[in-house]
Amino acid sequence: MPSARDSNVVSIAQLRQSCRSCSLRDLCLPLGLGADDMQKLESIVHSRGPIRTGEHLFREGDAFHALYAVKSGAVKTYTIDSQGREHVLGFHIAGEVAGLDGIHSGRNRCNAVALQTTSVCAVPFARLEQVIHEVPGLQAQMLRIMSRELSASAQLATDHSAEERLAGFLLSLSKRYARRGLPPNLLSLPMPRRDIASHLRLATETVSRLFARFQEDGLVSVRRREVHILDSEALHALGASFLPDGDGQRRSPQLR
Amino acid sequence: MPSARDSNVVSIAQLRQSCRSCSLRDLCLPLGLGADDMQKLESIVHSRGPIRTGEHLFREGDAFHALYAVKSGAVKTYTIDSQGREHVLGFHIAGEVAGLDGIHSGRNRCNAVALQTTSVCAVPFARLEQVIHEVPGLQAQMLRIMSRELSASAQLATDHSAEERLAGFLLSLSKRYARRGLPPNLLSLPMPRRDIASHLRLATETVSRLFARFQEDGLVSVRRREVHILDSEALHALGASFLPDGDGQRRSPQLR
DNA sequence: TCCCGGAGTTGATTTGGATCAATTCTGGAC
DNA sequence: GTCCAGAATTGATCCAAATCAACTCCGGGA
Repeated sequence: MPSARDSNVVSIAQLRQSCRSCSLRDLCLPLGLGADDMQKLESIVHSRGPIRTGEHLFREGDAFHALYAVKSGAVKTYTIDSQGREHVLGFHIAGEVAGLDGIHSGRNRCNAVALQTTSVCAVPFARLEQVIHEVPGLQAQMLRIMSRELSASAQLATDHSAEERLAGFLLSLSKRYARRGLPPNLLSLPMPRRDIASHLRLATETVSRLFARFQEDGLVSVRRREVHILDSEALHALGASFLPDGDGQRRSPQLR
Repeated sequence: MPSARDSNVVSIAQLRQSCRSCSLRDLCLPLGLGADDMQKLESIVHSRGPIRTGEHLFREGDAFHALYAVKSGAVKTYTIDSQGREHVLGFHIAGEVAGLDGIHSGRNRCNAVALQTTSVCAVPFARLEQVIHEVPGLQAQMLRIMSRELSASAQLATDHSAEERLAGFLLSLSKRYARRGLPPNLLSLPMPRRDIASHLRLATETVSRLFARFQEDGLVSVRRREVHILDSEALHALGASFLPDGDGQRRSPQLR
């Protein structure tokens, strides 16, 4: 049976583009690598795009063979449970890597679909493992990336109110936008309400109502998928308990 | 201020025990290593125990410097949020590794405390990184372990009913007990109800009521922290949607 | 231009699980 | 053994968020 995976396999490697010239090199796998190490990495990476809205990068249960670094656009990962319900696991924007959870079982543990026109770097894992072995900086970066994902995911698994979750979500997105040089107060959400809701374990209506309330309270101004953060201070007050403490720096150098 | 960490630093390396003779070598970091590679690993690992109930392995915000592989006993990891509420992130039994989420920030992202008398292997991370570089099998195993944690954590972050969550939790524990050779139908829970509840984002009372209901329905027999699984089939029917599909094998080889 | 269908909002109602409130166990400490 | 404090259970009540139900708002296609 020709699975959805074919489109991946075939169109990979159409335009090979250098990691060196990639605007994301400071966010992505090559972070901190020297020129020669970077060359080893880029020799295995396949640039792939554009992927249109709704197209899948991979599907749950597929044999795992590559990681995907998002270069532009946005990707959503999700699972379908035994009752047929969709659960959104996360969103990946430029500079972020999807597919890490497939490593241990050799099969993808979730589906990944483009939320908008997207381009990615496909990194064949078997070859990545070889290169990692030759490039200690890359090994460290892989562990860091996985550890960061782990922190984020653990945080998401905690128990918080709807309000805390949405506030935290907006702040987390804001920070990630800022990391790649976008204005942190002007979020252009790539996903519909339904996906935000599923990700935060809320109903679509609840998300909608919270946006309305945040707007009333002057925290944000929302028009469709354009969100202006007006009072990030106040948003922090709501979302702080849900937001992991970004880079491990304490905000106030806590005594005792 | 003499931090709680001192006890770690001082008492590490009191009895150095070989990975080779460790009954957990097939579950733990050395999985699949040859004798010489294993020797490199065991040269950096420090056995440490016994750690008494309530003693901490590490604390949130501490400088991250080691991973901890549990040899016996059980460990709980948790965070305290800005409102002072505790959130249980997970439980680690023999053969499982705690502390992975501290890698990326260089600080521990959670607290780890012994739920019963426990012994662990402390693995200094800086040295582990060197050894990983020399031992490709260890590199692969590290990535697998982190990927597995990631899957588990993502699963936990999904939206399911209280019933599904508790059923899934029991089955997951059962499977982990089985992995280390314990009878999968006779669970001796190392943690109080309160911790199960926090981990599953439920109230203690809800967990208690669910145990009562599962018992009424003949799924389990519960006495305090002893849980007999009587009908794992039925438990699966409840918890399947919450339970990640263990090793990536599909139960029924799904057509199309 | 006018549909049309999905996305989003808003209101009414319901409910799963939390919270509040007593008890009842039970494993140590003495 | 007796006591006691924490753990667990059980019952009554409450509430945050889900669900149900219209309705509005677009954006894109003919």
